[in-house]
Formats: sequence, C-alpha cells, structure tokens
Amino acid sequence: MTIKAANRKVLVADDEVDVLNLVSSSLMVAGFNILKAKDGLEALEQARHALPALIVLDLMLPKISGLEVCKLLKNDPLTKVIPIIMLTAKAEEIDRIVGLELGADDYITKPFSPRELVLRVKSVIRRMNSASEVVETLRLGDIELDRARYEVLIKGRAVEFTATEFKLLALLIERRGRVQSRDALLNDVWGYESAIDTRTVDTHIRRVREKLGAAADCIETIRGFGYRITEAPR
Amino acid sequence: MTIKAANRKVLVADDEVDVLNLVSSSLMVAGFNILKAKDGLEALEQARHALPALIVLDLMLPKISGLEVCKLLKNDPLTKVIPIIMLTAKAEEIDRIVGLELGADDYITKPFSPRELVLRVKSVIRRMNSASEVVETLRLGDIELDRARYEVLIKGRAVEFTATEFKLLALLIERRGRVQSRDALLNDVWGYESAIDTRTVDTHIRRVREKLGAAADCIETIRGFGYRITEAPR
DNA sequence: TTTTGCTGTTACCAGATTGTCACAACCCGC
DNA sequence: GCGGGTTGTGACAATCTGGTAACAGCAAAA
Repeated sequence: MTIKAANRKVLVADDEVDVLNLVSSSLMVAGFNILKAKDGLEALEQARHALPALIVLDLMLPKISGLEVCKLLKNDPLTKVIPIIMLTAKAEEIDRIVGLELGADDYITKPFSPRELVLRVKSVIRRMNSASEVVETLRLGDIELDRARYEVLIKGRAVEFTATEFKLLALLIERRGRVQSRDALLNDVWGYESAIDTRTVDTHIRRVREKLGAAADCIETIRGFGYRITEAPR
Repeated sequence: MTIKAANRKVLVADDEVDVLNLVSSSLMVAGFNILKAKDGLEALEQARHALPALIVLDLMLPKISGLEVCKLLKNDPLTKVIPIIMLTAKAEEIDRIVGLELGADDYITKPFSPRELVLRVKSVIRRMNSASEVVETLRLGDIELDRARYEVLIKGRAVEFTATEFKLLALLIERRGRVQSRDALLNDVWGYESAIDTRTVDTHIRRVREKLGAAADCIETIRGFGYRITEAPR
C-alpha cells in the first residue's frame, strides 16, 4: 500500500474542542494531515473543497448534523467515495445503525482511546486502497518494481532498496515521462510539508541511480526543474 | 460464483434487538434471506428446521448459550455442515471458539462494522461452497501447517504454537511473497477491534521465528514496511 | 488458592537509514 | 574563457527501526 500525500488528509469534524484536539493530535502523530471543522456546514465545505482521504465525523454537530452531512456527502458523486467514520456518544445504538445505513464506513463510540481511533482510521484507509485496483507491478525498461512484494528486479536480478528509495523510484516510474520537481517529490514521497531540504532529493536520486546500475540512464536530470524517468534514454 | 436460493438463508441469533436488526438489515441489503432468533432455544429450532446456509450466533444468549448451541449443532450430523459465525464481546474468548472444540467457522467481535460482517459472511459461504478446494494444510519449505488440527510440523517434527503465533504464521504463509505491514497484520490476525501497539507484532514475529528454528530464514523483515515470508530465503 | 502459560508493553541497544553539508563538477549565457 | 547558478559526490552525524529481553496482567488450569 502506497500512501500518497493526497491520501493523508483527514478531516475531523467535532464541536467539542477537547475531542477535536485529541483526535487531531492523535492522527497527526500517526502521520496524517488534519483539517478541522467545528460544525456541519464547515465540515461539508471542507470535504468538498479539500477532498480528504477520510472523514471523522461527530454525530451531533451544530448547523448541520453529522447524519445529514454524511447523507449529503454520500449523495454527491464527488464525495461519495470518501470513507466516513462516525463518532457517537455512548450507547445510542439507533443512531449507530442509522448512521451506518446512511453509508458511513465505520463508527466509534465515545469514549474511545486515541490508539483505537488511529487503528480504525488506518484500517478503513487500507481497506479503501486495497479495494481500488492499484497497479502492483510497475515496469520500465529493465526495471521491474513490485509494490506488493516490495521488490525491485533489474534485468531480472533482485536489488535491495530502502524504503525511501523504493517510494521514490515507484513514484517516478508511475509518472514516467513527466518531469517531477524536487518540491513535488518531497511532497509525494516524503509527505506533506516535510521540512526537508530540497537538495536531499538529489542525494536520494543519486542513491537510486547507484542501485539501478546500468539502468540508471533512464533517470534524467532536467536542469532547473527536477527529474524525470523515461522509457527510452535516447 | 452463483449462490443457490436455498443457500441464501442466514439465521441470525442475538438477544439484543438493536444488534439483531443491524445484522439482519445489513445482510438483507447484501441479498440474503434472514431468519431471526432471540434466544438459544429458538436458534436451535430454527437451525434444525430451516437448515440455513449460515448462522450468525451471539455468544451469550438466553435459555441456551451460544456456545452450547454451537456445540449441539456441530454434534448433529444434520446441522454439522452449517457454518457458524460467532458474535462475541470479548476478544479473549475467540481462541477457544474458533477451530477448537466448538467448531465455529469464524467470529466477529463487537462492536463491528456491518460491512465487515457482510464480508465475513460472504467469505465463509464462499469457503463452504468450494469446500473441496479449501487448503487445510499450508506448506512452505520445511514448514507444514495444518489448520484443522492446529498443528505445525517443521521438517516433519511437531512444534507447539500458541493461538496468536499460529494465526500469524498461517496468515504470512497464506500471503507468501507479499509484504504485510504491521497494521495489516494487526487487523487480520488480532482482529478488527484491536487497540494494540504495532511493536507487539515484532514480539510475536520473534516468537514465531524462535519456534521455527532453522526454518526462520524464510521470514524476512522489510525495513520500514513490515514482514514477508518467502519460499526461497536466498 | 497457587501455578502456569500466553500475551502485550516497555526499555535498551545495535545497526541501518537518512538528512545535511562541503566541495567538486558541470552547464549555460555572456 | 568567465562567472553564477545548478547538480553530483563523498562523508558524517542524527535519527529511526527492529531485535531482544525482561516484565506485568490476566485467564485457564491445577
């Protein structure tokens, strides 16, 4: 499962500040990027605007209730695919049921442990990702990259790649032909707003090239812009 | 896969009305025909009379407990073949229920997501239908794992595995070659409702490796991603 | 009751990974 | 060829990650 930067946005909607902060910070620690909303209207707008990977939605919200928000989002083709985890106060079973029948993907009852929440979020996102057909094997010239196995074959021979190198190579191959700026790579490989020097990308490109050996030709440096991987080196 | 009409009957037994309705409606939406029972006695009678394709059975039921019902059904040649999914509040009960003396085919811990339930039901029914193809014995290198007997043989010699270790090893072998993230393992081995630290996975991997002895080579650590079991260690 | 076995958590350590830097090499327009 | 900016390279320290062992809670068994 490759987590792309765009996939790491999670919208949290709750009117209680304490809950909102707890949820947000837990998820942030787990590496998600958080958008906050304090009422239903805000939640709706944020969801439509930012298209997060997942929404944690309190059942009772001012202005527009969580139920309503859920229903609206699930009726809109644009936001329909966004999984929703409902937060409900304890033991209101009927609300649970209704919420789920409205198309929420999971629910958590308060009080809940942050850890449980994070696991649930990860679980739903993983379920989401594995449901969509992701290309597992990327091929380019002599390079063969298998995401499920986390394995790279060069001319059929396995070469060890570290986590970052692997993600970097996978992204480049996925976007073959198109130039990727260092900033774009930082965003998509390292994650949102990583406070990392853009030159670090160069270092990793170098390491990838090293490991690619003879096949390294396909990674071009586009002076002033970034890098690009191409099928036919020339 | 085509499911015969007679195969679409599912008996749901739970004394909590909310749960009963949630389960029933989820399964109904998924296209199953639902029979309901509010206590163990009713469940038993319905099961014997209607011979459903599957039973979703709460662990704690009035009159006759779910455990007892399960045991009775599995002792009767007529109802023996009906797969049973146990609903339980306590995650600890699980190991005794599944595979051991009781013969339940799967379990779900409360609270659960309807989606999860439907997936589980479909999966069990599918497994039933292609019973001839079910792999009861997994093999990988010198490791031989028998699900029915809860037995692991290494180079033909029996080695004791605990419930968690067994499930972990079984899952890894089932998904041989593909890297499993700690989160994925937590979800699939420990279950939906696990609020467990990801490092715990490491500990159990270690225990499995210990017991595998010389055969442990096949479990690879993929730094930054998770674990993978492979036929040929290298 | 005590004992035993299983499980999850934690702390610590070694080693791998990774970000940064300084400097060399390079490209480009002049 | 010159000079400014850009990229490649090698080294290195900080950080991260996973292996390990020890331990505590718990439930089943005795």
